[in-house]
Amino acid sequence: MPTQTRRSRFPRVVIERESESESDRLSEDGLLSEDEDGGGGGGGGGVISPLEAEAEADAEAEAESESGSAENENGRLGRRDKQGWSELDSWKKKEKKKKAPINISLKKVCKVCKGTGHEAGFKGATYIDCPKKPCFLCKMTGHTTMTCPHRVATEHGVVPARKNSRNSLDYVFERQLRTGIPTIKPAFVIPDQVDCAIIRFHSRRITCLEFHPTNNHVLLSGDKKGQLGIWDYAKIHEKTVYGSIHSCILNNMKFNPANDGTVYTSSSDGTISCTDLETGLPHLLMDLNPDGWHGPSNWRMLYGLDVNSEKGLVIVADNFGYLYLVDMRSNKRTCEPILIHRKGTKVVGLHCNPLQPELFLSCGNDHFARIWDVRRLEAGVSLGSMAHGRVVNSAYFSPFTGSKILTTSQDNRIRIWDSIFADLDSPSREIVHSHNFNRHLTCFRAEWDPKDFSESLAVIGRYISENYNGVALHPIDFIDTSTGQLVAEVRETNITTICPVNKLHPRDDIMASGSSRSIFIWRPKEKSERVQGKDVMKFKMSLCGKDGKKPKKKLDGRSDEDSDDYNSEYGSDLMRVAREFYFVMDYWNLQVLIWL
DNA sequence: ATCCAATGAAACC
DNA sequence: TGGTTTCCCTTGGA
Repeated sequence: MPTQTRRSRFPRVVIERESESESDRLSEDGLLSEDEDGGGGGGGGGVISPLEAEAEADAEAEAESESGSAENENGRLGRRDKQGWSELDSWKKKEKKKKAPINISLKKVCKVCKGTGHEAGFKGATYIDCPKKPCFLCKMTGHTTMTCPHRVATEHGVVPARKNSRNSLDYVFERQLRTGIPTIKPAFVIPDQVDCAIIRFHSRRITCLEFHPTNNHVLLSGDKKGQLGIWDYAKIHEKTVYGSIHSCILNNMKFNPANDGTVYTSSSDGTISCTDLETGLPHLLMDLNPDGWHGPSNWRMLYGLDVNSEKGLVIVADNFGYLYLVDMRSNKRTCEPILIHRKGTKVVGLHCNPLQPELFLSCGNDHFARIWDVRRLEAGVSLGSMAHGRVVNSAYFSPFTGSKILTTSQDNRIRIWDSIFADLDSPSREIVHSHNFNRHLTCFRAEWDPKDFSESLAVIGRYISENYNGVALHPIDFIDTSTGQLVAEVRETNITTICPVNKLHPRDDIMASGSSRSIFIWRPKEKSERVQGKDVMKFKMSLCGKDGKKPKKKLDGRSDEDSDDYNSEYGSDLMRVAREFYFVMDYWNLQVLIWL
């Protein structure tokens, strides 16, 4: 069996190619073999336009004369009819074959360090590190990811506290506040199987996800374009995208605790909006750039956002280190902006303490996470300061007691402070985990499981890939933060892209993942409503007809009448996949649903 | 197949 | 402090 590369699967779901013409699609990659091509017909035969062909031919000719083996191309290119094209094609193929050996004779050059004698990159589905660079996982020198001590089979490294950071206050706290918390951890329920998904729901990558606080099946998603998606994943095809709320990246969102029909969003366009989910109409709370664009040094963007329901405050922070408080009722700022991180640096995350909402956490690009009291805000005077090796992507209080802190930093470490009252100088634990920064990905954020009373389970996507039976996949990791152990790595053969955004449902055993422009809903295997059998992973897809036409290829075990039903029901194409696995393509909306 | 661009932090001067 | 360059397992589209 040939090795699977990371891209060998999804591109065959041609639906995604929005601007492509049918002829391009059909001719690509042998998707249709000769015997299936009966209905193609007419002018659809040509793939490249004469103009392109000419340019290509010229380029070829040039290459030819350089390599000194040119032979009367004029005769071949003089004609512009079909036969000419096919001749040209076969001629090109021959040339390709001829040229191939030249490349093989080239010296091995590492694309990472440009050195010779070794090569970095994918060998099949396994990535080979450049030995001259620090380990891609733990950032230490002297070894590569392959031999990193933090990557022992399915476990990640954990660095225990450098010293015992617990003091007497800590124990008092344990006695008084944590009495109701079970000491024995429940068995974690891991949502590990894809239940349904929307492929290419958004037009840009997903930046954040949020479950509706009362409606169990509704998921909100924000993207890099500033759009807000609403999806009822129980009624799979009930979905909306609101496009006119923000003009660029929607960084964070939070439901209005006083009215769960509205949601607050912060964006890099410098505004906070309160959007009605029914109408999609945004209400502008704050605009930091009322005078428009005056260069990047003046343009203010809003990142961190949270809501203090007790005080009726929306707290947001910008890319210059400032915090803003907005009253939810009057929609007015309650005070002047306060500098809470190093001036000129981005504050990416804010989180209010679940028990004492006047306390909140901030984190940002100055490599710090800090605790603040909203009643006593003063620039530079925080209640606690937690240093990190790199930018801090997120900092969250634990969901029930709010006494633990979980942070994700770009130094590839997750840090846990077991008590906010203890010494914050060093974390209780550091867990080495691959969640590297990459400008093209949404930043990874480790998040608590909101249902875990023991406050130990956290979820975070993994950057680095692993070779799973010849396919490079990036699992979503479930980590027991009390031990640093990897509890589960969740993956699906057909999701070959990184899943930086993951949200666990506040009540159900469900996880939502945002990967690139798509959203996936996971459930535990035994609870999954639509899936039975183990071989779903090995499903095979086959292309069907479009625009109401009968499928070109007969569908497995399904009659043509059935497929017509599907076509009329969804007004769309159908892709039949083995067992109960279907792709439904919607050419009108250029969106696809998968359900199991 | 192969190339390109989008675009963010940090190192370097 | 500020402009410039580099980066290191991306993704999707041309």
